[in-house]
Amino acid sequence: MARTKNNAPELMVAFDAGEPVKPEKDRKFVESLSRGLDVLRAFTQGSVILGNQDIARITGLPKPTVSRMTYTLTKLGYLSYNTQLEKYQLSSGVLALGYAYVSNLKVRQLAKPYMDEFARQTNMSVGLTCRDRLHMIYVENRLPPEASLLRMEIGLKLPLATTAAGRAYYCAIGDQDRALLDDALALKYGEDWPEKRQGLTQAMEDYRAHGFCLSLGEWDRNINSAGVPIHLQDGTIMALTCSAPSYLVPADRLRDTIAHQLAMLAGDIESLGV
Amino acid sequence: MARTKNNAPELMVAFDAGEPVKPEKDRKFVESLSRGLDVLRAFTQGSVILGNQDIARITGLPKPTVSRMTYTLTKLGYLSYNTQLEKYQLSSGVLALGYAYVSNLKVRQLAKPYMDEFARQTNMSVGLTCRDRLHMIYVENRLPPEASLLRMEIGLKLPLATTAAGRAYYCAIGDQDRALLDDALALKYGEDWPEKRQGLTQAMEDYRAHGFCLSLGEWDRNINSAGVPIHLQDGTIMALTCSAPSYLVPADRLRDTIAHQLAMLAGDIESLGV
DNA sequence: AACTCTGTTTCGCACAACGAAACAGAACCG
DNA sequence: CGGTTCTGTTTCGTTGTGCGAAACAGAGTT
Repeated sequence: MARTKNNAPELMVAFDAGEPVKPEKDRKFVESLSRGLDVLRAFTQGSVILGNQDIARITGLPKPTVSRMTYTLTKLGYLSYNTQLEKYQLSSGVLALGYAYVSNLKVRQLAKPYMDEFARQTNMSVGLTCRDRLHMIYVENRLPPEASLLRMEIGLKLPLATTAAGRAYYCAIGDQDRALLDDALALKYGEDWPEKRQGLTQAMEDYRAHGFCLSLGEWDRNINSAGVPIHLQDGTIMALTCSAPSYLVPADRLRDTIAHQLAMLAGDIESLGV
Repeated sequence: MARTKNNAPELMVAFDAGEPVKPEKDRKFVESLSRGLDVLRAFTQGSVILGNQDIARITGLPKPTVSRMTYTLTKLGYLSYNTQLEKYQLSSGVLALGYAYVSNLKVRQLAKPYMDEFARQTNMSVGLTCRDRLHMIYVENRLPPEASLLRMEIGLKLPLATTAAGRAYYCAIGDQDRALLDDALALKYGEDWPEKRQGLTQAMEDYRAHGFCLSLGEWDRNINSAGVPIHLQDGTIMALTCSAPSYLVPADRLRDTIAHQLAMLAGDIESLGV
């Protein structure tokens, strides 16, 4: 086995701050692949059905390029064409890929029973999330027996700055990565950044002092949640969270007892060796 | 709005019979995008973690090309690099795409309560599937109250020829599409094709006579299931199925009463206007 | 009939992607 | 230790693919 200068890109810097990334001069980077995937990702930014024009506007790609990409993606089964509306939408090809990812996450399988037990004991829903660019994505979510209103499905995206999941992740990454993340978030939030940063700074303090982060009504006014990072053996950092409506789990109870239990749980899961 | 000769590829002919598709000469087809996606799909064929060499072998692409593709995909967050094993695996980027697809399927949302009710009444698990190349993929699955052993997750792939889902789909498509599908299946199964075709022929007869298809222990020895197609308004064809261990739901009860109810359910769902 | 909105197609060029071959390390091995 | 065999990376000259401005083509709209 060899690795002279390590082909794998040193750090994942592809934060999407709205506009697509423009790597300037990299012989190894395959531009048209990147563009094609940008076309697919255009469908995750809200709209479910897009014409070539829409895609061109969202991605910033020229029209003929979009035309070729949608043609190719349709032929491969990643997009489908709606002849009535004359627009495209995602097709089943992307689902196969997404499933291949989650179904092979060992941590997900192993953590599931622990998460169930925790959900049962605390009556909160327990989620496991990973980062994708500037979001946290659920890879698992277990509900308490009396199924709460919170039905977070696998794949759902949460913002990074205002949720317990995002904050736990933010606290756990290296200083260098965090600086990059700060830049990307600042770009995304513009003049709202100072406010968001305040929440993240608070999270860092919480995390250093107690080992967990909180989001008390800061993402959804009625939801309190706590989050802790989980370090996988391959270096991946995920976040374990528990959430409930604030009238069921008030802030002080979350802070004083439950969040600490969550941190213990994270430790247990890590020590399973995933 | 314009469509002179219809840019959208006439028919989705991208059946993967093992080896990647080789379109010969199509100015609109972006080869490198197709190749990059082939690299991603390599991870859905069993292995969860692959080196460049493995990918080259699976996809048939030359080594330097694979190197560039993995480099690009890693940089974009669709693959992650495991430094210990010096191999790649899928990353969270693909999950965001897959979720965008399922979460926007109206039929899924609308059918869910009906499927729950059917599961409760019949004590079978009820699935909604769509086709991806030579497989059917779950886009929704609802279990009966006393959660059976069958836990089919969204995204899971079923073979097309031996399952009730696949057969229902097979019966519902046009003759021309079916002929193409036959060719692809023949290529996939080789000398086993006559046997598989027998099952599909039987399904066609069942479907014409009764409006449903069956798979009685033909996919999993211990599982009986029935399937019916669902036609969406945009022309998409999906399949609705119900399944249970054969000792709980014997073949005759499935054939004589439940399958017919399933066909009725499919009609109800179609008439919701999805 | 002129205008606008779509999306497709053309076509010549540039340069991005290609891939054979060379290189580079690691592990193993007698 | 030199040789062998894995791995994956890099080089580099060539080619042909992907590019995109501009032209074209329909369908509504006024």
